[in-house]
Amino acid sequence: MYNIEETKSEVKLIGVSDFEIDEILECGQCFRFDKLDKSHYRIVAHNRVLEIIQNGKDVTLTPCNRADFDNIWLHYFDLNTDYGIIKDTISANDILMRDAVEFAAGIRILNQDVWECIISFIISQNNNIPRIKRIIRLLSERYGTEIGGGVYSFPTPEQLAGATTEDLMACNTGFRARYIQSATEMALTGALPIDNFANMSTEGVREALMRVTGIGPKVADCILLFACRRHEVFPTDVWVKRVMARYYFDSYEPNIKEIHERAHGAFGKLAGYAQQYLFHYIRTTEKNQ
DNA sequence: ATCCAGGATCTCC
DNA sequence: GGAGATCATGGA
Repeated sequence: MYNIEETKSEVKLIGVSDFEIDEILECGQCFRFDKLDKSHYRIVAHNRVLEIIQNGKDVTLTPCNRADFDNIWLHYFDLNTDYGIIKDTISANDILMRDAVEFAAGIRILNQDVWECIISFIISQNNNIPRIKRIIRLLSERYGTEIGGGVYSFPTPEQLAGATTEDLMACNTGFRARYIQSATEMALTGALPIDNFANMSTEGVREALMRVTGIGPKVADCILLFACRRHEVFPTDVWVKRVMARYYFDSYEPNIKEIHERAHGAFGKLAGYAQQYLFHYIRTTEKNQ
């Protein structure tokens, strides 16, 4: 466990383990961050701007007071979870997972805002990460609230409600504009009961999410994993499909159902963590070929 | 230039 | 109900 040091405007975590800020942010689970320097990022999340600087096992959060750390960032970075045990469990008797976990041993699954995650992963479909980041920043600048230094919070459903299809297209959302409108309308009418997700079963939340036009099984699973703490779900995109087919299915193409059965058989309640190590491993090692 | 991007929907049969 | 085309946009 780490120690905490507080100053007027900073919180320092001394001796953090299983934590590499570059890997946490660049592994494809979130989109509102900017790299300022080596292991030095600016994050926008939960209506706050945070700079985070990592030096070995020491991590500085600024500006940050103890209350914000305890109430927000502790949970955002999932610091109460022991990733050493998770990595040992999922990589036992599994050569591929051992490689994936070793490749990026500092990944953590963030606990992101549900609404922002819904819109972000609607935007993510058939898109690339630099463009996803730009679209989300544009939406925030045009419809969010300034929270300091020219940085804008992610817009609430109420703030997005006034945006027409043309307005959203002007933020480069493309064919996803009407999907964003669908989610916004359902959030405002209560058809998408975000505030009640915590009391609902994983299947119940998935079904509710998939009633939104533009949310299918993969986007729903990303929201469940990255914002609803449902760490057993296994979002399966083209990369995960590829790596699972190659290593766990000998010479034939499995369908999504077979992949999920295999993942839950091998990783159980930890399937979501396994998915993130696998996704980052295959995508980064293969894309640069 | 053509393909591809953390997919989902629509349109056929 | 399942395969195939289509969807905006820009980076590679």
